[in-house]
This record gives sequence, C-alpha cells and structure tokens, in this order.
Amino acid sequence: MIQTMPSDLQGAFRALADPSRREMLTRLRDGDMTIGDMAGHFPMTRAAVKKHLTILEQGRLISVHARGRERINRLEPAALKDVAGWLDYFSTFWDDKLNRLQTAVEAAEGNSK
Amino acid sequence: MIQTMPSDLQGAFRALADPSRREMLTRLRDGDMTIGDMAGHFPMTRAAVKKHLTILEQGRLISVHARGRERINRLEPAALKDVAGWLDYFSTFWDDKLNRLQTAVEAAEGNSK
DNA sequence: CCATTATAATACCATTTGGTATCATGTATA
DNA sequence: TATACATGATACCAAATGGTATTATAATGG
Repeated sequence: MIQTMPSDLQGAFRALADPSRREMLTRLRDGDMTIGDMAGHFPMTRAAVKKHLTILEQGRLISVHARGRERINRLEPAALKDVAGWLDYFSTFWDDKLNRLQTAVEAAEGNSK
Repeated sequence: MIQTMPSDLQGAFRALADPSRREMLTRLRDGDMTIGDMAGHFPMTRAAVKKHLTILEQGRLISVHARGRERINRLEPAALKDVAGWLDYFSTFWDDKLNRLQTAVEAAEGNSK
C-alpha cells in the first residue's frame, strides 16, 4: 500500500475536470485516434478537440505521435495510475473499520463540547 | 473488478481540479474541521476557504454539519471511491499485459498504412 | 443585554476556460 | 505540379473560476 503523496498531478487533475476530456480518454481506451477521428464523435470543431487533446497531453494522460500529416493520440495510463495512487491515500476511509471508530470518537467529542 | 462507468462524477472531478481543495481534503483526512480551522492553514480569506468547501460539498467529497454557530466539515470518502472506480475502468492499461499486445498491434497497423 | 465570534451573502474584479472563426503550414495524391 | 486534406496558430468571445471586500445574521459568553 502506497502512502507517499504523488506530486505533479495538477495537470492530470485539471485535464480530468472536463467531461469531454474524460470521454476522450474512454474513447482512446479502445484504440489510438487522430484529431479528426476524435472530432467525429464530439459536437465541437476540430480546433476545440485539439485544444482538449493538448490539455490531456499536458497532463500526460495521452501522448501524441506524428504519422505523416496526422497526429496519433494514444492513452498514457501512467498519469492515471498516479491519480489512482493519490486517491489511495484516502482508501482507508472507505474500506477500513478504523474509519468508523474515528468518526464515532469525533462525534462524541463534538457532542461534549 | 468493476466495469460499469459511474456517472454523476462531474462535481467530484471539478472539485479535485484545484490544488487548494485537494490539500483541504488531505487536512480533513486527519479530522473534521470548522471553516475557521481550515482558513488558518491557507493564505486566503475565510470567504475564499468557504467557497472551496462549498465546491467540495457540491462534489459530495465532504459533508457539512452545523454545531452551534460553527460548521463542521467532514471528509466523505464515498465520492472519492467513485472517482477511484472510474479510474479503475482504465486499470487494465497499467497492469495488464494485454495492453502491451494491443499497442504493439496498433503500432504495426500504423506502420503498414 | 451587549460585545464578540463564526459564518453567510452579496457584489465586484482579474484571469482562466471552452468555444469559435480565420488563416498558415505541411503532406498526400491525381 | 496543383490540389485537397490534416493539422497548427492566432485572435477573439462569453462564461466560469478564484479571489477580495463589505455587510448581514446568528450563536456565545460575561
């Protein structure tokens, strides 16, 4: 169980905050796509799609590789794994019985104050 | 292994996008806090802290309980668990050997085009 | 009761964000 | 080579975001 707090996650969290970008990630889960491919699935211009893909790339959630005049966008799971690692810092709160003990103690403190 | 996509995560992802809010969550990990308590740890006004806590509440990452004139802010791990569940939708990409096979196949397709 | 304290509500501001439109550049291809 | 095609770059816009200041409300304590 990892208990160190990963840093440098701001770009990833920022990228994940937009629902279109999250949907783009789920589409890339099924295979690499060009910008044009991706734009075909969203009600926005290619330019807007490219902006989103750039933000995903800045968050290291995808990588972009040139192939001729196309740009192949590929899911990069490492950053997603880091985000999951950050969340794991809280995992004792949803699966550890110590959590219930702690909140019970704090509730008692609150009532007695 | 869960393979359904949790919905209604927008509020949680939005709340997690800000580094101050993520730090607030880590502080609540050590125990419930009032707005004033929290404001003591951040270089911003109480009003700003309260705005952040409201966004965390809207994302269901915390709950707020009145106690006299104070508001007790408490970590609510359920939404964090849902976020972790969403990320788990990608977990095969960082720990499954099938991933390497898939990307190898796609790279071959790309070269042959 | 009165002063203090903790929070709420509102208005306001600068910056960022998500989007468009337009034009430039590089790459296939007839 | 000429032309179409995929993308990049830039400027621009409305709305959301992160913050402040100010004022109001409500609970606590002497």
